[in-house]
Amino acid sequence: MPADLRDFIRDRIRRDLDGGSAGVVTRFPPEPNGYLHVGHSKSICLNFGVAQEFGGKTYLRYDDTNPEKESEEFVESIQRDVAWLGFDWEGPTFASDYFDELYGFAEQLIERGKAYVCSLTADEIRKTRGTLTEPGTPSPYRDRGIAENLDLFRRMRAGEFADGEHVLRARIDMASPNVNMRDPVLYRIRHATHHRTGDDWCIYPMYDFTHCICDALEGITHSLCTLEFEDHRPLYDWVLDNIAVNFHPPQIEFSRLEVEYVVMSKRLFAALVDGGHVTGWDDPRMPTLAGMRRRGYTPAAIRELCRRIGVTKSENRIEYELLEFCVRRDLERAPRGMAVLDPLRVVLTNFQPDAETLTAAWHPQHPDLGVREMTFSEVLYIDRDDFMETPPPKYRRLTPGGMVRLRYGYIIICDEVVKDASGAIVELRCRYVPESKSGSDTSGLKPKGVIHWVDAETARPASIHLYERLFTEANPNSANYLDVLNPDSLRAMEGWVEPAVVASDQRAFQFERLGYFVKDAVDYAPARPVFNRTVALRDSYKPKVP
RNA sequence: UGGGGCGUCGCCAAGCGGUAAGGCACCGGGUUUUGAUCCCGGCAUGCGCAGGUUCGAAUCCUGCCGCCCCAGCCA
Repeated sequence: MPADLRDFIRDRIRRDLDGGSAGVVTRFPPEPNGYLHVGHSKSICLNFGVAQEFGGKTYLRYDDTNPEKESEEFVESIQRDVAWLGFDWEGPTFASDYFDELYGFAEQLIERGKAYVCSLTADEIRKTRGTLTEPGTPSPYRDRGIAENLDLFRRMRAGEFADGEHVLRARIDMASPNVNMRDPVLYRIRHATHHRTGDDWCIYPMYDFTHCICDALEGITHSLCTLEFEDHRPLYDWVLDNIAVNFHPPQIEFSRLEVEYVVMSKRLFAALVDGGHVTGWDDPRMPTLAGMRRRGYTPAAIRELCRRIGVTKSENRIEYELLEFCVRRDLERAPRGMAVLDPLRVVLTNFQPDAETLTAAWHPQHPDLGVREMTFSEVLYIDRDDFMETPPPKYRRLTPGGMVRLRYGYIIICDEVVKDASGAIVELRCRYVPESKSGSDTSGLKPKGVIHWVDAETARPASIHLYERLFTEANPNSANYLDVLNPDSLRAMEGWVEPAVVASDQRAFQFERLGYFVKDAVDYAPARPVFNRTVALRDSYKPKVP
């Protein structure tokens, strides 16, 4: 029972319930015109969250009133993503399910003298709307008779007119200081095929007319939306006040979730994909839920993020570190494994002929996860940056003549550095201490460092993708995004992974000292392992830069 | 400069007239065969600014200042 959440919306709902309201019904209303992104998760967690907490229900409702931008592909991806986040919905329903009712209410508005068919062009409507400081001027069609309006509107529906010839407008106030109230368009003609209703309609209702009515029809008790719709609330209320509907939900606005180094615009997503800067909507660098899923971010981590950021009306931009904290926190319980990204050969000069099998727990704090076995033999790989010929102070890894523990294995001492003609290090010749075996160490040696390794004999080659933020700027936008693209957002390594990880049916692992990794959902195959680094480990090692 | 919102620690965010919660980040320290996890401790005489009311103000009043949103036949 996560009844510990408190914010102005939950407070309001609590008050409504105490005041005798029957229950809680919310809705998550995406337009199926793109993939869901982290920003949406705030709305999802809020809408589904409050319903769960107060014993209500939440509709997944598609706001599909603009056929030219919408498609079945997106309705499917949205359901996949909401389900992945861990929520069950009522429905799904579609605004297009209500096209008949919507049309009826539109005629009702006409009959009541509250709406009229306007035959101005889009351009003329714009020009007569006035400006932010000057009132608009009434359309010459504003006072058309009811019968004529009804006739025209029916003929609009019947397909007698071309796109743009007429629109249905609300008759409110051309001098309103709120430009949204200056006779907003309610219906426009669009001879387009709708992904669900096909060619049944050639007129489509606008958001402002549709949303409030769908909310009312579905009995939404709290219509939660983002801040930019605050100015639309008077129109939301006007529509419901002027039609014969007996339910009037309150619209309550909260601020969007923004994240540093992340763009949330579908337009920009498309530009990134089309420009070849990422591989697709589900590229692990994308802030889409599909991308984050492939990256290895977990639903619990995203829910945790939404819980921690709260719900207010202040605009905010969360630091990426908070998201990463949530991801690490959830992944901490992942089984451990070892992988080497950039191999450096280590030859054990005193190794006995037969390989030895070592046993290691899958998790140091969770013995219930069991153990796995790994071989230890004459030739090993360690990561290149775990060896330095001239180490900085406080370096706790391998150095010439130095000693280090191989995690779960033995202590080794580096006797010789082998270089090629160009002076590059190609191999380390080391000696291991037979009595230093992990768990039964009688050597008395106390090496300062512990490093990871794999057995060259049995390790599996693997592609390992390391990711960094897509942008080098905390606030990328449509104007500068190309200039601030991070050229190193993806580093593809050809490394080695211990075989038990590949054999395991688990997908997410912590490769010790490197971070959390996940088997790529698309490209991974046991014969050709591909891992994505979800997030690196927290690292408090700060070498003094020379 | 019309209308609608928002301003509490680097980033979020409690607080609703009684003398600044918490989280992330950061900085110290402890445990540790992951420089991880975990554990301890530190981190706003100050709440956009200026006045005022009050015994007492982040909370009330007045006036400023700053930021965001709105002029789609998009949502």
